[in-house]
Amino acid sequence: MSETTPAAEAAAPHRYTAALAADIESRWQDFWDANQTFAAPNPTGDLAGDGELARPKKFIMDMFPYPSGAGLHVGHPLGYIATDVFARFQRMTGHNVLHTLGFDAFGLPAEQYAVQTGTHPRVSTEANMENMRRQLRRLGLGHDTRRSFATIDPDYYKWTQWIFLQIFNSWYDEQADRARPIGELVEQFEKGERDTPDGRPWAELTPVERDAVLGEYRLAYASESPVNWCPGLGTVLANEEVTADGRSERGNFPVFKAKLRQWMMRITAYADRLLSDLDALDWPEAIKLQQRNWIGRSEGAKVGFAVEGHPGDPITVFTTRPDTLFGATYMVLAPEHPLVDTVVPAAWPEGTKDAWTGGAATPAEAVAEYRRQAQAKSDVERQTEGKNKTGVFSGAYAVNPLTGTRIPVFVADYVLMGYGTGAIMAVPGQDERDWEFATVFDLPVVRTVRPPEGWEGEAYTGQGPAINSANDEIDLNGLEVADAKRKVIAYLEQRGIGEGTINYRLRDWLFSRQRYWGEPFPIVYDEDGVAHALPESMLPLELPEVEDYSPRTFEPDDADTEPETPLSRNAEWVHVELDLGDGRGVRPYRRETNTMPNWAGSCWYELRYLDPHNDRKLVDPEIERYWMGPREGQPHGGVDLYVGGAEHAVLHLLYARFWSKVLFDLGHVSSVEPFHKLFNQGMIQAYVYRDGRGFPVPAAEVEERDGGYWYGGEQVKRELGKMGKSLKNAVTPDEIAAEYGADTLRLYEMAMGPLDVSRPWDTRAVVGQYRLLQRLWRNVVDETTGEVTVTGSEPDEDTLRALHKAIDGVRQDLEGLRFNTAIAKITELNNHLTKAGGPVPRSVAEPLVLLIAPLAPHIAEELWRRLGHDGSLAHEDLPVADPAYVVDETVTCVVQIKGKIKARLEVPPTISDADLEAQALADPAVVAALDGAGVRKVIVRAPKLVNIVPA
RNA sequence: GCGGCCGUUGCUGAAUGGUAUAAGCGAGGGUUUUAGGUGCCCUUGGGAGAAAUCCCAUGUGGGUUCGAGUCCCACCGGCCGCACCA
Repeated sequence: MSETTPAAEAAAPHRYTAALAADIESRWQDFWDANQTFAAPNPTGDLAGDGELARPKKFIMDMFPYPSGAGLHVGHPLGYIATDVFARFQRMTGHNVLHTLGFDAFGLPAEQYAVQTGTHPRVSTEANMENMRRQLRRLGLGHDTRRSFATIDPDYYKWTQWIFLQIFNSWYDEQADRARPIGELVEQFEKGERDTPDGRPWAELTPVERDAVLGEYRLAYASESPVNWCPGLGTVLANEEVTADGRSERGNFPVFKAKLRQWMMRITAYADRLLSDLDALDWPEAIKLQQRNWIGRSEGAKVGFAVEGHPGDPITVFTTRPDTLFGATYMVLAPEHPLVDTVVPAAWPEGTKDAWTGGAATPAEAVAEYRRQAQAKSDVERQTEGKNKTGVFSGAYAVNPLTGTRIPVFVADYVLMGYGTGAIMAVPGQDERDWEFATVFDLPVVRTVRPPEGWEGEAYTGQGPAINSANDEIDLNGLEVADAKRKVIAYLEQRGIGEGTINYRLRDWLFSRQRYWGEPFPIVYDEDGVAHALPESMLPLELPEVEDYSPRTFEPDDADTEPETPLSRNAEWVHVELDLGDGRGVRPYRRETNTMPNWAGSCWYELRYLDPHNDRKLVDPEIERYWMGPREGQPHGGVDLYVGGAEHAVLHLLYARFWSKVLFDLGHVSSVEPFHKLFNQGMIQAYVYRDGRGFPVPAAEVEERDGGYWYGGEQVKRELGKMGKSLKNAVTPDEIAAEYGADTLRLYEMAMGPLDVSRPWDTRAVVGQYRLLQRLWRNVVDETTGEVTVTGSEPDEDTLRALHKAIDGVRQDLEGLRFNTAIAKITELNNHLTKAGGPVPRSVAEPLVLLIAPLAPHIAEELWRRLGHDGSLAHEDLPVADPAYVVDETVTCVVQIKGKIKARLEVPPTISDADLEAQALADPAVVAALDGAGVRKVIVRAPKLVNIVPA
């Protein structure tokens, strides 16, 4: 497209062409490298600068990329270009800017590739990183390369393991509302300040017993609990990695509930702080909302229901509607609830309905059969069977504590063991699910909230006065829901039946995976099976070389299987003799063979950017305070700008926040939150063209004509989708850079629209930004001679105003990440200069070059150099607008009558309201339009608008 | 089902409650060129008119306001998140 023929070259040998752009770009990229232009000095340590750090800091980050083997398409660098533009802008407005990029390099794809090809994951991963570095370098990103690293570097994962041990060796002190070292808890047990579970003195507990007690407190703990087991992947998954329809997010395999011993992180201890600290963060509301929903705080009450014949074993339920307690007509236990075994009687009680028994001879058989069915169902099946309520009567009766009524206890899988207490009181009158269940099993309904007049629905979940809610001691009737809740909770607490409480949807984070390509746990087990932390001196614990990288996988549908880790097959590595330095001497140990999940490495990488070579400390406290510490407007501290996709709304962002808080509690960092300002960039979409069979055809070869799209003589259908190789519509940054240069690509991506909105890629439109750069070039350099054409003359008034308006607008737009409108304003200024013709005054050309520098840095550097400056403009000051020229000499004032424009006046911008009103009323067009009607009111917004309201 | 976001031109998109449609693409015309392409210049929401100018238009229908693309309500369409969470 942009190829120049010999003739054109002869006519304009110094035109800005793709070839010239390529030359300029590679020269400046080399210059920046050689001069370490983007090295950001630290206050101390090996990256400290020469002098004091006088400039304010900006820490700008992109979300950690995974080095994919497929290479980048033009959608990938969108965020990297945006942060680079912003970082360059900040650098030119007096900031010490830290911006770099590392790699989140552990992960499933490299491992799967290794399984297929036998290539070590490190080899393929490093090759991929090399390729990605090359692609990104071509874009001219101004990164501090000294600070780059990958999570697979042992130097890095040493500290990932170290943080794990910090978490393992701490507990959450509810009183102090913070994490504390586990040693302080042991001390409390030793001194008798805290009772052991069975009341025996600490000294009398065996090591195994002590380990079990501490396991209940540790923030990282191994537990035998229901987890998401995915046989198809051969690994267990975190709740966040399982989709709503019960399949693995990666690979889309069925996921089953299985009880397995796994490492967990007690993130639930931080639920409240993760929720409340969101308020002071500068994040998109949508993301805050997603986190709030995921944490799922709900206020309610715990209420104990006595079970007939089992005075010592009340069923405790959690309810958000304690006001409806009078309407609880039955109860439900989750199939996994431990009390199910306890309460089931030997025989069906008198009067048991046939429908309740599931056709079994005894309650025990009925419950066993129901549990078997529930367990064999994958979550998919539970979902697809939808809202059809199933369940079985347990044979037991409980007593409603307010009405004294006997109510049957059911077992049903619509109650989940993982939420609340795993047991509910069922109030069909006020809960749709309970209503459905009550209908299926023919259970009574008592309404305790009066539905509105004419209510024809079933369960009524809205507001209204309480009814049917009184006994000898308490009367809720007539109270609105909130008042009734308060009153009943007070009563329950006073009677010792229940208490007000807060519940969270958030569960503890499943932290182990049965994979090879991840961080090994720095944990060994002794002969009693007690877990011990490796001492810091033994870190990093490096991944051993293995023959076989894959975990054992199974038939995806075979729930009755158990994980087998790749590391467990490596006996020499697993079984070791070590002196842990705990005074017990050299002993045999067995290593933990799980590895950490992919999220571990990205939970703290922002800290490593600060002090990337530190091998003595996680991060130097002075350096951490300088870049991350709390300050005016950022009460929790954190990164100044964090840009990435919205898909990490809960997973990565929640985990990273959690680790930050633990590290803060333990005194390792001064920031409570990792990311102060979060910005989600939109996706670059692309058209997908499909033939008659629905298969994608190469998008680049589709022709548009007669209002349709054609590929090889066949009409094809167009739809908007993702960009990717499989859809045959990928466009790479390499090909666009080759065609037009990297500066054009950068400008185009930034000009396409607002950064946070998704929009389709249109290769045809790229040329618009190329033309902008060509005109810019031509405004400074003569295309024929290559001479710089700027003059020393003074610009005219119009040009000065155009310049200063552009400066003013561009500064504001860049500050607000509105790159598209910043480019539009630069384009307007440049078009103004082009249209004016003739040589451009130096006093206009130089600020223009500086203005575009953050967006198109290579051409700006080159023009700056040709304009006679030494070195790079990366640290020059961005021009500041002169307010005198930001306003026009005269402005057009519109005169409206009832909001309709009737006249326009040219007035000075400083005109007073009174003068403007007088002029407007005197205008002939206005007089004519008023046609003698009186004036009721005049609204004057000098100098732009007058609105007259006739009588 | 619940919650959130968004509907402006042929397309991507501008517009602190105050002149709707900036900038780019595409399209049409002109110019340079032997020619194509590139570059440069002009036009480009709809309707009426010779023109000045006027009328209509921001998914649909209401409302608030001197004035609404912008705020409120309902509906239609699209995107995203959650989903038996007691």
